[in-house]
Formats: sequence, C-alpha cells, structure tokens
Amino acid sequence: MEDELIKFSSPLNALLPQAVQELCTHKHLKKSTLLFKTGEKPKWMFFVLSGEVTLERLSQHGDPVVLQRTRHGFVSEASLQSPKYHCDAVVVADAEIIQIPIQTLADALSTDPDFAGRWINMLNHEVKRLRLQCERLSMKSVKDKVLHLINTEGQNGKYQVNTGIKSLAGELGITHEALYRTLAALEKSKTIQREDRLLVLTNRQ
Amino acid sequence: MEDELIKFSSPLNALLPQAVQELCTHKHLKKSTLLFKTGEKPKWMFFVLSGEVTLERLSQHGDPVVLQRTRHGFVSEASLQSPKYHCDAVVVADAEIIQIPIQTLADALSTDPDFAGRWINMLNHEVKRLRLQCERLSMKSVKDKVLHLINTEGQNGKYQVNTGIKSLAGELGITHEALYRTLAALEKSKTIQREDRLLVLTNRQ
DNA sequence: CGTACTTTTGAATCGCATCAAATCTGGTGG
DNA sequence: CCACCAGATTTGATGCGATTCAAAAGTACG
Repeated sequence: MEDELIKFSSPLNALLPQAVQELCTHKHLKKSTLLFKTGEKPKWMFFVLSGEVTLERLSQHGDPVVLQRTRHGFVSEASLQSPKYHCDAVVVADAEIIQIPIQTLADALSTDPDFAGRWINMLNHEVKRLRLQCERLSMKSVKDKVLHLINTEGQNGKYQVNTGIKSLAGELGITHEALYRTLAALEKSKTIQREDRLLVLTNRQ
Repeated sequence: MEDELIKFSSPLNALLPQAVQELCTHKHLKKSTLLFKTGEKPKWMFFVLSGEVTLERLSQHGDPVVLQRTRHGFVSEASLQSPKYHCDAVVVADAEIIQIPIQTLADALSTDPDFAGRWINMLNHEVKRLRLQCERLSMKSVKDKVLHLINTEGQNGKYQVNTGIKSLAGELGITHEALYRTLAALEKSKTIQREDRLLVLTNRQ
C-alpha cells in the first residue's frame, strides 16, 4: 500500500490549486478497504482514478444500499462542510485513489475564487449525473435501463463495463440474473453487441 | 400573474448578496406553466417558495420522466454554466417562485467568495438529496420506498404529501394504484397513519 | 348539475426476484 | 504444470408483486 505525492498527470491538475495538490497523496487500495465510516469526522476527500468505490448505507432491514458508485471522480463532496460522514465508503474493486486533506481544500475554496468557480462547475456536473441516474432507476424494464445507460453514460453508443456485470446490476437496481438475461436477449435481437467489456449499440434507423 | 421585486423575507436573503436580490422578481405561477424548455439558453434561475415544479425529460418511448421535484428550493442549478437547459421545468402545482437573472448570479459567484461558499454548501445538500432519491428508487418494494421516504424526507416520522398521491407515485417510480394499495395496507397493519395530507409513522418498539 | 380529476377496488397478466444448480474463469499453492 | 478454489457467468423453475386495464365512487370547481 504505497503512498506518494501526486507528480503525475490527473484530472485534478486542472481543478485543484498547486498548493492543495502538493498535499495530496496517491494510494493503491485493495478491494474491501474502507475509506471512511458513517459518523467519523471528515479528514480527507477522495478522488477515484481507477477501480471502484461505493458509498453505502444500511437500510432499515440491514441491507447495504449503494448511494453512489464511482469509477472516476470524487467521493463524498457532501462531507466538505459536514461534521461527520453520512455513509460508508468501500473500495469494491482494487483502486487508485487520490487523497485530499479536507481542511486544506476548504481553506483554498474560501480564498481562491477561481478554484471555487471550478468546484461549483464540478458539483453542477455531479447534480446532472445524479439526475440521470434517478431517471434510469425510474425505468420499469431492465431493457430500458440498459439502453438508457449506454445512451447517457456511454460514448458514441459504446459503454465500457469496468467492474463486471454483477456490479453493474447493483448500480441499475436489478439482480445480476436479470441483467445477464437481458443482455443476452438484446444481443440476440441485434440491439446491442458485446465486445469484451464493451456494450455497443447496434446502429439502426 | 404579478411580478414584483422581493422585499419580503425568504430563504434567499441569507444566501444571495444584496445586489443580486435587488434584481430578483417574485412570481405567482399557475399549474402547467413552463419555466423553461429543453434546448433554450438559460436566462433565469428559479427558486420555488411554494407549490411545486418538476424537471422532466421525455424518455425514448415518449413518456415524461421526472428528474427532480422541487417544492422548496432551486430548480436548474446545473444550468449555471450550461449553454442550454437539458430538461423542461413545469409548474405542477400553483407556485410562488423567485426568478434570478443567471448572468448576475454568475458574476456575483466569481467576485464574492463568501457567496460562493454558501452556494457550494447549497449544492452539497442537493447532491446528498439526490443520492437519497437514488437509494429510494433502488428499493424493490413499494412498502420500502414509502417508509424510506417518510424516514428521510419527512420530519419526526411525519411526511407531508403536498401535491397528491398520484404525483408522489411518479416521484417514487411506481404507479398510483400500487401506491394507493400500499398506503392502505400500511395503514391497515398500523405501520402508518394518515391524517389529511400527512403520512405519520406509527411508533413501535 | 355536469365535467374533470382523484381515489379506490378488482382481475388478469407479466417481468423480475428468488432459489437452485451447472459451467466457466482466473488465480493460488503444491 | 496441474489440482483446486472462489468468484463470475449462465440457465432453469417458481412465485410474488407490481403493472396494466377496467370501472366505480368520491371530490372540486365553474
């Protein structure tokens, strides 16, 4: 589990001020690692470069529910001014993560207007993304969810499945069996094609 | 449909700088009014004081899907830097709305660090709220969705149904029939009580 | 009083969850 | 290099819960 300052190129280079970047550390974390737990005082903010992190809460029945699934982006923006985390952050696939000291970040946001503007822009995109996820979860059929996923999260009708079908099924709010069956049916009807870890929309008029 | 400057107390008084507040207008809008349409260039940002506004998009099948339902709060934060709206905003219940010129708002955000900080805080809350909605939509049974709604959106186990059960059903991603039946069943099993437009969680050990 | 909408109940159907089990796959240690 | 194991993938059978379609009763409003 190596730690190092970030010296390499990352999406954060264009977002974070230099002073903040110098205090960030880069980590390789194994599956099942907990980034933080519900109730803890926020000390770090995390940015996922690769792998996958979920934010989870226990439902009334004790089942974990995925609040957010991040393969590339921030985890726990909401904890910025929060006195404690409101969910657990779990590494569900071996991940590369950048760790940002939250106090330094908060200070920079209040003193660097340009940075604050970029941060607001980032939050706006997150809001948009979450609205799309809500739209997807509202769909009644698995087929609609899959097509919506490819159309909104994919690029040029191609969606990259990074973390396995099982994991994707959870994100779509369905069982992995239902997803496997639907993917097979969509392929059979030539609506999509599967290439390795890619779901490709077949062109039709 | 009167227009007037805001001179009265509103939640925006503590958020917006005085200079921005002076350019805001207060509107009473009737049900079915469109605040904006997909593709239009954003000129205004809206804050709902009362009534209800939804953000909607048409699905591939032509059914409207509710992306956001606002009874009290901002609509279309994401349009701040966006060249055009990515959904429709519809008044679904007669509403009081504050209209904010988006350019003025953007200027203020880039020159007033305190204001930017408050704005970031507001966006963080929105992100939290959307994650909760995703959690709710992921639930498989109508019963779980209803109980989750009361627990997370309600206060002290009491949830106020402002805009009718049919509308609420859409928000939960279910049919109104299913919701009516589930509410009746929950009342029969003494899990909740209904008082006028209130859903009250029955206390149990 | 009539019209439009909401609320409610009924019956039939269907898609998905659930439970089960059989491959397949990659990785590990002997 | 092979045996083995854990997890992913796939297929099957069954049942439940929600959708769907239908219709009746209630309610608000002009």
